[in-house]
Amino acid sequence: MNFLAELRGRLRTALTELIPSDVMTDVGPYAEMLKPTQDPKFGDFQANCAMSLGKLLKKPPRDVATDIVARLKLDDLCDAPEIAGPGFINLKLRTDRLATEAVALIHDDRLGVVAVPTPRTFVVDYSSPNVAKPMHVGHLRSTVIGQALDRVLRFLGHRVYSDNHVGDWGTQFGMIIYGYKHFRNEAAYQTAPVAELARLYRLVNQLSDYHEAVKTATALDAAVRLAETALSEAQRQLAANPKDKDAPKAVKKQEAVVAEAKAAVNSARKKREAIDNDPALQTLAAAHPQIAELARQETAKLHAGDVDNVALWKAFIPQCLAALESMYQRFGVKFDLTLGESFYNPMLTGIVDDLKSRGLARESDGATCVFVEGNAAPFIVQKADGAFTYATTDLATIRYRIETLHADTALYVVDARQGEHFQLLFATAKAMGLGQLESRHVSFGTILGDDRRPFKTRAGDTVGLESLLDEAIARARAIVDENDDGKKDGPELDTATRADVAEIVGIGGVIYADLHHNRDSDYIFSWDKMLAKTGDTATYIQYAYARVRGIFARNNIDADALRQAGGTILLNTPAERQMALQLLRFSEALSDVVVDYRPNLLTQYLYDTANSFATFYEQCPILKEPDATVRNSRLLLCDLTARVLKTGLNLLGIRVAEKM
RNA sequence: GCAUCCGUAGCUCAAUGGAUAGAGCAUCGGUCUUCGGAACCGAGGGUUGGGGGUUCGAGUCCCUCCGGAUGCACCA
Repeated sequence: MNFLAELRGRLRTALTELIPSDVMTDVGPYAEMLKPTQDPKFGDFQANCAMSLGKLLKKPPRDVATDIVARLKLDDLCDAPEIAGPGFINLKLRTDRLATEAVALIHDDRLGVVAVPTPRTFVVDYSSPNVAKPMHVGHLRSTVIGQALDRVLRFLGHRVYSDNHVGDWGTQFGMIIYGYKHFRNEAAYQTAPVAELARLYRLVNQLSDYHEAVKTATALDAAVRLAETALSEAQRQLAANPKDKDAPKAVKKQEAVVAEAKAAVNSARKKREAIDNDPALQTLAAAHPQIAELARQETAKLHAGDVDNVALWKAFIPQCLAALESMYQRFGVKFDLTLGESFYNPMLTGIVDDLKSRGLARESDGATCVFVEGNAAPFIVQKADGAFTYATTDLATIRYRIETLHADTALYVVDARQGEHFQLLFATAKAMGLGQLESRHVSFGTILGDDRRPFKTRAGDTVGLESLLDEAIARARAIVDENDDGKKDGPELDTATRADVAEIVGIGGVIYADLHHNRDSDYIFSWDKMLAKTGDTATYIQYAYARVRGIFARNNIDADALRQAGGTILLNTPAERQMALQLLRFSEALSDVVVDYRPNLLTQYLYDTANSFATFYEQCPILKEPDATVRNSRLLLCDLTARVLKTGLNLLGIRVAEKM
């Protein structure tokens, strides 16, 4: 049972009785004001509606509270409600009811989580890397948050399509095709095709950047001089008018412009030097002066259906997808659909025609654009050269999700930086009659390094996801080894088990560290914090699980037999009561996650559960307990704790180990 | 210039318009000759960037200023 939902239902009934329907037709929002307390001294739940209702009904809030309490039928669930302060109604669940509900969990595979009565069809669109490039740390949050939401929605009984909207059709393919045609190392391609394709992509990119850097060198220098002139002018203004409030601001701003211009010059210089210092690259650069333009033409040819390029593309794609798949296996992620950009290609002309015929799109500077009210930037659906953009693809995707998948809600688990794009996308979709799909940008912040700049390797390169996980596992392994070697009765894990535990702890740590932050915030990446044995980490929770399982294993207690044998649960101490209550709130935690798509509410719940367990475990003897009924009750609580922790962690994509 | 997000303990972060703003780390101090130690309990630490406003009640909503991040026409 979800106590919160049940209590709100009861409150709703009472409010409907109390308030005449001509005063208020929907008491729902007031019933929602029943919430868990933040402090146990106020009980388990509190209803906060009497204060605002007092205003509305022109009665003292405490009188309203009294009226509500008189109509609330809660005898079977709660002790007598208490009215406190200005009109808070404090509720405390009956301990005997907690005990019977806890017993009900023992035989419930779903641990008290009732499937939603009206399932919706969700598309969860996440991860979405470019298939031509290896995944990097920039794909971590989308993958991790997306899969957690995916699993939680499913567990709650919704229909879910997880969809990996991969980039398999964009300009990067022109670059790869160009690279393949001119620079391919056939032997390397045969043995490790994806690595070779990635090399070709980087090479073509590097050569294009080189020519661009050479071409723009004078312009970049000029921009610096211009910015410096503007800066000295701003400084002169400041000196002349020290009282001008805006003058210091202008100086600061110009300083930023100068810094930015210099950074651009530096970055261009680095790109030139990389080639200039390498004779082999120099030769290549000289031989391919038009490389950027020619690569673009390869993309255009691919899109136009050129036989050779399409054949190459068809050869590349399965290889690229297989490489991604091995990454997803490490995370335990499975997609129902992998409908990339190329899938929607045949629908794009229709989208643009539709927009034109509805009078929504028009020409501007040669491009076909939708101008959305209140937004200065256009939503470009077709470029001047005739190519479509990701805006067009995204519109086609929405139409497909409505017409073919019959989706009710689409979640886009994508970087916050694309907020404007989604605003324009959703507004345009609505304008063209695709508003029935509830679309939601589930945005998230950036992962930062110690320096508060986006997380990079020491050399300044982006961090590959593969190596990130490898390092997490290696660090976890060192901890596992140290711990196991230090055990009082000698090591207990063999090499294979240690490797297994290291992987579970390492990857779990990475996932948990990401999910336990509010997704809106940027966060600073820290190996030490993520794998710490104490504190709010996956390891701590995984260890709580292993402790429970250890009791059963070491004493040859069979959990299944224990459940089958039944028995009662006794909640005679505060720690036991708190433990049972916490376990019974699992359902509430999962519902909370889905309200605003925030997995951190589940990490918080699991950490609290592990903490409640630590207290219970400390205060309540289990095997030493002489009374067989109490002992059995405590074992049942232990078993339930293990199941909730395991199920909860699994919903976040984190595995558990029986021994650590 | 316009837009979005952020500013909370020394540090890293939570907080669904509710009562005395919470965790973890770090610091300091306790408990335990363990059924089970990668243990547990406690303390100190805050004008929630500043100032206005709405509200019975604001870290949360609105306005404004300060400070930071990000994005803004043919890459996705």
